[in-house]
Amino acid sequence: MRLVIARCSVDYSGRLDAHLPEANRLIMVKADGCVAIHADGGAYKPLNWMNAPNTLVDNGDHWVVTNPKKETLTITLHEVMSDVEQELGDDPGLQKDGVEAHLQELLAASPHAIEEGLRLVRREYPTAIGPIDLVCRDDADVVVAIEVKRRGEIDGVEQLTRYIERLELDSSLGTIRGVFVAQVVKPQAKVLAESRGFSWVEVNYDELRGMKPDDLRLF
Amino acid sequence: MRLVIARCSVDYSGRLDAHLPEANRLIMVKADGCVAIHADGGAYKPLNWMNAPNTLVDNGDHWVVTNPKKETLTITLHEVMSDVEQELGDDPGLQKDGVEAHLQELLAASPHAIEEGLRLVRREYPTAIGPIDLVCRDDADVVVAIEVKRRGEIDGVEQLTRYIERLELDSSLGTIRGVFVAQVVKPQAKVLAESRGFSWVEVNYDELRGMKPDDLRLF
DNA sequence: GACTCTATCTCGGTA
DNA sequence: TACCGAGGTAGAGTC
Repeated sequence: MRLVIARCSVDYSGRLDAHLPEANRLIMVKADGCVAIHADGGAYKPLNWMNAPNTLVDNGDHWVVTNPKKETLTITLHEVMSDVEQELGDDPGLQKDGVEAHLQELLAASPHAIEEGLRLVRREYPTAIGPIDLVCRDDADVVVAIEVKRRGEIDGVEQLTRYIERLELDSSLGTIRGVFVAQVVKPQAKVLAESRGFSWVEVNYDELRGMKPDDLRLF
Repeated sequence: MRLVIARCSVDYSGRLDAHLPEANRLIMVKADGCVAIHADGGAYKPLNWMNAPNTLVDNGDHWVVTNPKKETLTITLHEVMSDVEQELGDDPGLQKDGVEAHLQELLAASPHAIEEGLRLVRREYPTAIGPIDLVCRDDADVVVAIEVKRRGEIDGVEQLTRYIERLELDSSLGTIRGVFVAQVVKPQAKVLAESRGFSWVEVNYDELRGMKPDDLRLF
């Protein structure tokens, strides 16, 4: 990783055009070639950047970074205050716990946590407008489409609505119920779900994680 | 801005839990207090971060960063290779051209680029659930609600659907047509738009920019 | 403060 | 590769 602190101005031309007037900034060049221009504030997002893969041409007082889509980032260096390079090596990467995928896995293994009597038909059930998180049947054999979210907001209810519209085009499935599942369902999402005729369920991630899968609880 | 290069491990606990095993990384602390942990690759996004406002407690071999929501970022320093501080000062900020707002402006000036015969009624037409990008009338005087996006995806079609539901509550407007406009409309968005009875149009930003406004082309 | 919407979104998965 | 959905989305603007 190369870290240059310099008074510089920057121009980006690509998906849009953007210009940074002259000021003091950090220029970060990573081992994979990606370049980021940071100010001393404004959260973690750089002011300007160019992701790898790209080619950096160093003309001394100005650098030109170009990627395969012909987007360009031009950095004009007016005064370099510092320029250091340090090898960091590979990173083992981030381990995450508690994202939607985990919630979906746990619910697929324990659909009874959503509603007594549910049996899983399929995870990621495919439709023309995207996969449905979970499709189950209840104890009356009615098809139940389930949308899983970490945080239950209005757009999740919209998603469920679209899926059920789609499923209803397939008349062989009969009546279809919709259930909206999240760790927390926001008030607006509850209202919308109910007005669309869906039920909603709040589940606890930590409890789910401690729960035995359904197939171990059948006797 | 403080730049620390160190062998470190990191834990985040908040909206989810995440752990970074021991490795060499850059720790960036900006003047506004935000902290970002960067590996030597992987675009501009840090592996882990904590935005301002927060409090950083430096216990020597480990730092604990806490924000008002009680999320915590714990950085354990195993070996510090470098630790430098540099004042950068305020940044004048980024100037952009070519974002959705510009596309909307151009289309407001040249609605015929969307459809022959369209006349603008209002830009940012207000409704209770947010402003409609463009409201026009066609040559049969039918109201046309238009949602403009740089990239046309499913969310934009949902937005247009909500707006038209709203407009239909106002019976004085008569029938309302919906048009979804973007530089590129994605396949799923086309399917959804059509199934909702909307048309979709792809427009070229550079062509639009070169186009004379409608009021100069009326004769 | 809550809500809405944009983004050079980024990133990962998948066909 | 393109498409699609999740995100600790972040960030800006409005009410």
